Amino acid sequence: MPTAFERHDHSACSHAALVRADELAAARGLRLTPVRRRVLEILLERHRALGAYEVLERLSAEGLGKQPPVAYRALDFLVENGLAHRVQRLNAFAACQSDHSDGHAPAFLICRVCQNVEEMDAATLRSALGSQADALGFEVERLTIEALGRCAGCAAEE
Amino acid sequence: MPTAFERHDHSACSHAALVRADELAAARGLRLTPVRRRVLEILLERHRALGAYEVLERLSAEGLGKQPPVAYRALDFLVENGLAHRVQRLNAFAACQSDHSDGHAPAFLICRVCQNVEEMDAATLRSALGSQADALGFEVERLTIEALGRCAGCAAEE
DNA sequence: AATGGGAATGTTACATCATAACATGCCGAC
DNA sequence: GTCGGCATGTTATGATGTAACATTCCCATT
Repeated sequence: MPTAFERHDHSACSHAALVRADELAAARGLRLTPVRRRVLEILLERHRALGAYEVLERLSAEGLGKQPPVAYRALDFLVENGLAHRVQRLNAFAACQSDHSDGHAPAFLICRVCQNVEEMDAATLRSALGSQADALGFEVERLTIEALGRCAGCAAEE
Repeated sequence: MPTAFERHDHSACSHAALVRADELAAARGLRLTPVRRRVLEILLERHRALGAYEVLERLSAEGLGKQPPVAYRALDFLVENGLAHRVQRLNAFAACQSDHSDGHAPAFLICRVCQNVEEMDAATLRSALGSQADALGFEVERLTIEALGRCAGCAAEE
């Protein structure tokens, strides 16, 4: 799979993610309603993270809802079900682009130039941090790992 | 040094951090003005992270400023100079409690019960993530690692 | 087909977090 | 003593996020 930073056939990413979403919904009996599905599609259009209000603008333009809770509820649904992630550093949301079947614990690479966000597997990091925390008696429930920097393409251009 | 989660003589933490701050200011010619120093003291009172507006309330009560920019400016100053950290997950700020002399890259352990925040060394994690990112051509500039969970003390009580 | 219950959505109103922009004051270098 | 740079004061607004309650939709049961 190409990274978010490379030129690639993005419709393939997007399509694959939607298929996974439909499968997940079927498997777990989730209701992937029109608003929720549309929000996922919007997030999938690019590898950028979108703010809730950016998503809302899009929804609003399409007559799917005008108030913040509409966007936040759909986004929360997607995040809870692993179909999207919240990027803390940006107060924004990105579609999940990994093809995990189980729960996964990604680290995010955020390019400060092109703003694309890449998901990287962080299983190793997670377990390393977990044991370090263990030693202090701390039980990790949720882990956020976000790197801000510059991707190869943007570095080449500068 | 005790962790943030243990009972300890906190005045020692606080005092040590202030001494380090004064030394740093002297060494780098920084201006640790009354507002800035007071904000640092306020953050140092506990191991909790404080929101900018919580800090502002305190400042305001002491006649040191009533408007948000006062708090944000002081906090930004402290963060830029490594005397405090921003905790993304909480939109809040915590005094730096490590005795680093150089720049350091901490990971944060945030107890969702008592809300204390502990700084853990993340040099190893950072370099592991760095090489994983390198392989993708990504150059990491800033890294955020935050674990939300439960500390030993709070786990024992529940 | 009626109906009742749970989930999703619509809507209002507000809470919380953050910054732009410009005015004023402080202080040391010259 | 005045000029320049930094810190602070102040106004106003922008950006992000949520509580609370009304309404609608859908489907399982009757």
